[in-house]
Amino acid sequence: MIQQREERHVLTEISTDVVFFTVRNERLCVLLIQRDKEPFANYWSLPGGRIGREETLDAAARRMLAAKTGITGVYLEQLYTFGGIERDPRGRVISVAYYALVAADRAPLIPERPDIRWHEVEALPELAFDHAEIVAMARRRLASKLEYSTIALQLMPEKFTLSELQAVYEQILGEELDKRNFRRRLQGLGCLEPTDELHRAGKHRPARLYRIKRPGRVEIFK
Amino acid sequence: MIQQREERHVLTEISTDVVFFTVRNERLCVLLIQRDKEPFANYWSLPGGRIGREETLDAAARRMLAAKTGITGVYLEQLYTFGGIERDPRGRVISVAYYALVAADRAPLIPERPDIRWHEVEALPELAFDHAEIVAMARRRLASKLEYSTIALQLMPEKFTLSELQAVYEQILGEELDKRNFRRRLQGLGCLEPTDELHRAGKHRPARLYRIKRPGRVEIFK
DNA sequence: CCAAAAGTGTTGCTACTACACCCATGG
DNA sequence: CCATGGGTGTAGTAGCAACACTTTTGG
Repeated sequence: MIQQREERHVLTEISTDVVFFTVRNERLCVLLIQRDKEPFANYWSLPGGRIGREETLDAAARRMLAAKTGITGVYLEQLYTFGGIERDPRGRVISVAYYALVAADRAPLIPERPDIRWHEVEALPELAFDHAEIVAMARRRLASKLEYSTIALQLMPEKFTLSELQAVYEQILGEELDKRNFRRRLQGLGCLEPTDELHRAGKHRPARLYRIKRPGRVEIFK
Repeated sequence: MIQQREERHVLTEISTDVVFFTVRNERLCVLLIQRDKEPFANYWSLPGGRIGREETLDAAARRMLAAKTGITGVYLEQLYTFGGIERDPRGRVISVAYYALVAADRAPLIPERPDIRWHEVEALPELAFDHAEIVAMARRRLASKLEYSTIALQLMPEKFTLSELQAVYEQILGEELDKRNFRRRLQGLGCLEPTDELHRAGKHRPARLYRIKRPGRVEIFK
């Protein structure tokens, strides 16, 4: 059985791959896993694998994340299904791709697993299979969702400053934003709640910390 | 082999289902096929079927349409992949759903096939499997794409009046639009070209016919 | 007192909404 | 000449972009 999966297989297989985003020190990052087997040995790849016989697609995607990182309960959304005939040299594999978001404070490096790492999306290594294409599509989707939803809040820790949030937006959009316009817009959405805490971070005025009013909820507008 | 597919199968199968839209006499319609076998015998269903071993997903979806209607070269886009565990009572079937658009003048009824018919989306019969859910999602996607793309032009014949186009928008959005605002917006997109022909349709002023400047091209804006 | 980031308002422009009348034709 | 749908402009508004200075703190 194992033998058969290493060989070129005859049936069409179905798997899932997940683009797992976080923001680490103000950089958008993706979780990658270094392969230790052919094909693409030593290449980095997305977490993924076969979908179980009695498992929904979402559940499979979550299982991939939990298996590699232990992280659960994240925001997860189906991205696209990739069905290129030659995307896996072992045979036909159709992959239902997802993307997921997790707050930086829940996304530690795992020191004992140097083969599982967060990589800055601006400096990705060469990826296995068609995973570069999958990451590119996930980035576009995420960027376009910023415009009409509160999805970016899923990348924030429990408490954060507006400047930190702005940095996340800028990182995803790849452009700088005007501070006053940004703050007006975000505060106007009614999704943020100021706490009475301040964040002191250096020799300058401390920043107010905000909290998400309805954590876990992504609001769509317009 | 055929026997095996009629029985409850063990492996996960992968198929595609296509929501094929057109507009017939000012109503948004979907192509449905009446099943003649269990499960869901006599229910209406979407055109669909298994994906070939050496066939891309898009190609499979196009093949389904061509097989049932002979129509080719239509606008086609992947919608979502449905993987509910119990969506097919025969066993696990994951379906990559697509939607497609065709102009009314290319979408005739096939009189000798009463089991293949265009149905108004506002008056659908009960559908097999989870096909009602798939149609609902396709409608939402189509409606939201109207706002920021020229996708609706894919439903128009070669030449059409602005009033006909407006009727298509209203049908998809499910609301009435202001004539002057609509015309200003559409003409401002630069995708339409007035012809020098007029359409005479009754005892009133004839309407100018327009043509799509770049047929087959769907422009995204904003 | 200096450096550094936090915080705050106004103005112009653009894009959308709402709205009513004349035009060309067929019968 | 009447009924029918085709065709046109304007005024108000709301939301977005551009833009610079004051505040608070740590060193």
